[in-house]
Amino acid sequence: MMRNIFLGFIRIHILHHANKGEIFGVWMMDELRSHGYSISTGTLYPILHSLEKDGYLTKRDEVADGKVRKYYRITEKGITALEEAKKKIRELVDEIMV
Amino acid sequence: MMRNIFLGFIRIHILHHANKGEIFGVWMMDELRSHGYSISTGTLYPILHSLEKDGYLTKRDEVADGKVRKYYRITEKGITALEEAKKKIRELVDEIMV
DNA sequence: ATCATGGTATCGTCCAACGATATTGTGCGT
DNA sequence: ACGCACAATATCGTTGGACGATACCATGAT
Repeated sequence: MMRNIFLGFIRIHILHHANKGEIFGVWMMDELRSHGYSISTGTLYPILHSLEKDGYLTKRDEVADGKVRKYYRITEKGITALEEAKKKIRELVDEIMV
Repeated sequence: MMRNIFLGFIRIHILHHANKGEIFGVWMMDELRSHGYSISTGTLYPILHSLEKDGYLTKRDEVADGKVRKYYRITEKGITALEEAKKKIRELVDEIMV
């Protein structure tokens, strides 16, 4: 249930961080965990894949420290979606945070 | 995708309104629609059922205006969940709304 | 050339979302 | 008293996402 609610938050976090800079899977997992969102790779990677497939993120391979990493950054479409999400959050806050 | 993000918001809305007073299906649908969330009965009712089944809401039948309505209100468990969600929203806002 | 490591990918299962359609209970008109 | 129309709730079949667990891959070190 809580998970159900937080999955949206997780996607927003991802878009937000991919907007501020490049991200990759494991880093994002740690970041999310530090915010109290426990998520497994079996959940995160499919989310990244679908975000890329749908055009919200772009991927770039890089060998860093002897490991192949897939770096993601946001696209224009992703930015639009993020803005829309923020707008909805503002509305939500205005309504329920009284 | 957007839908995926907003489903959590919808659950929060439901808990919030069920906290302020009694709600029922169709009214909740209109309320959500007025906030820009389009949702069908095939989505809403199962959500209400599962929220009740899991103890976040309680149900009460009432005949109003010749129609049988199922009124829902929040439970203690639901209030706790709502508070937790609000806390997470605050954290999210603090992080991404800069 | 083997191994450990950091990182990514996917498999099987289970549950949720969805639009569409069916079902229910009630009051009203006749 | 009967059937009909209506508001509201419920459910069906399909499709898609979440999850933990497990497998996979590329590289550098020894």
